[in-house]
Amino acid sequence: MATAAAAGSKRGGARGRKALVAVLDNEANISAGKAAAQAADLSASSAQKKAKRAPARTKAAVAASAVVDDVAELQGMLERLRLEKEKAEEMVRERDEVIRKKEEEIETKEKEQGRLQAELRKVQRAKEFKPTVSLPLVKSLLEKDQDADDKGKKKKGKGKAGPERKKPCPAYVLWLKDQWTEVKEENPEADFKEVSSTLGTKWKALSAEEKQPYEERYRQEKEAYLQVVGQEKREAEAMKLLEEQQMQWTAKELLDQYLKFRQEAEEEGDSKKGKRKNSKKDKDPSKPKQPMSAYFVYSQERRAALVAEKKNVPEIGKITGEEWKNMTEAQKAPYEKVARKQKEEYQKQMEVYKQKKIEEAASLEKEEEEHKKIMKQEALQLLKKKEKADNIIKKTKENRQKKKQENADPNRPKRPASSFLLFSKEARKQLLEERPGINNSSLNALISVKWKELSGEERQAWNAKAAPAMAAYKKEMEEYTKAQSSSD
DNA sequence: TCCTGACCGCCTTGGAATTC
DNA sequence: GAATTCCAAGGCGGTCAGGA
Repeated sequence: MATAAAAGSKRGGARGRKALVAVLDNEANISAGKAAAQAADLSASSAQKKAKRAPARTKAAVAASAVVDDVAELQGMLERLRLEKEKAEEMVRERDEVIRKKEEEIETKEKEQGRLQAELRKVQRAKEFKPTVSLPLVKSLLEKDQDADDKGKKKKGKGKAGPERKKPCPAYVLWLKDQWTEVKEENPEADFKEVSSTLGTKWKALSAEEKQPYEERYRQEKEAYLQVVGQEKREAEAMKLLEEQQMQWTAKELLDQYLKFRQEAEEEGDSKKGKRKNSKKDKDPSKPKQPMSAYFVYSQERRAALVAEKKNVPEIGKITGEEWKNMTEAQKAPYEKVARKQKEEYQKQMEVYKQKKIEEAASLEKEEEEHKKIMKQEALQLLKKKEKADNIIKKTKENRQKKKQENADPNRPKRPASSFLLFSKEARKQLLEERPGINNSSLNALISVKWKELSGEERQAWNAKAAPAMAAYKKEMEEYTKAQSSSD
């Protein structure tokens, strides 16, 4: 009885409580009934006994005495019953309290479960974050170029700069090429070492005038080469600049997307809504569908009849699977023929599809190439702008420096450290002890954070520390200005 | 609370596609 | 090349979210 009441849910608990009260009331009533019956029995027997004990007394006196005794006994009985009832009521109250506590416990647990489920949904959603931001085009192009260069290096060995970039041949090599065949024709038996040695001696013996055309050719080749390399270097620099710009944009976009995603996930988690969209892989709609197997052809044919027999999908699957297993090769043959035909058709369609894909890829590559050219152009323009801006900044700095040097006066009072600088000095010392090896920019950032975290009173204290020096500086400056104006 | 729409599971075999 | 995974068909019923 008590177990059933405690184990129930809210409704169950209430039902249990009612049942418990009813049972206890019933028990109390039974006890009261029993007591009354016992009282009646007792009163009857005692009257009989008393009648036997007092034969000398008058009948009236005996009766009166018996009634008094009965009343006293009944009162005692009633008192006991009252106490029992109170006890029973107390038990009911205790049970009620236990039930109430259990109900509260269940409610708390349900709330906690709900909260955990919402958390779980949020975490699951966070796993699904798929940014749509693609790698900056410039970067991907640079990486492709890098790959191509690496492949080129692998194929052609170390030191080769690339397929189209050939280092200029020195004058001697140019001359050597001219002379090699000649020497070889003169000495067909001579091996590589011998020919080289002969030509080396000959080269040393050549006059400056004889070497001059080769030197000139080398100079021209070298110039052209340096021009190409310089242009490539410049383009690379420009592309890097553009890449940095694009990377910044991408990072920002990515952050925006992630924040938006997080917000949506939080909202969904809170409102118990989880999207299941896009769970399937993105399929190419133009891709031909896979052909049906022989079994599928059969299954499809059988379906109509089985559906008419009111069979559901899983049942149909089981039945057709079983039937297929028991069929002979001859029985399967027509379905296999259909499947073969479908497969052939599929293969034909796939051929067309694959060809289409190849063409698309080629077209994409062409497009990419054009885009690359545009990018290069844009990058160069960007580089020009940057150089212009850098030049302006450089000149401004130089001018300022020049002016400063011109105006520099050793007698001018030096501005004292501000409250922040005083704080910074101390904080720096402390932070360096706490985090040895920390870089300066991080350190400065930390100092700034610490400064901002200071309370009004703390900041006041630092201001007070800086104040005397600042007052002195102001005074000195006033005097200095006066002196300056009088000298002018 | 009801309605609607989207999505998924059910179940099978065998071949294609992909991964290791 | 072996192992694994995915996909093809059918339609009903269940679940869930969002809106009225």
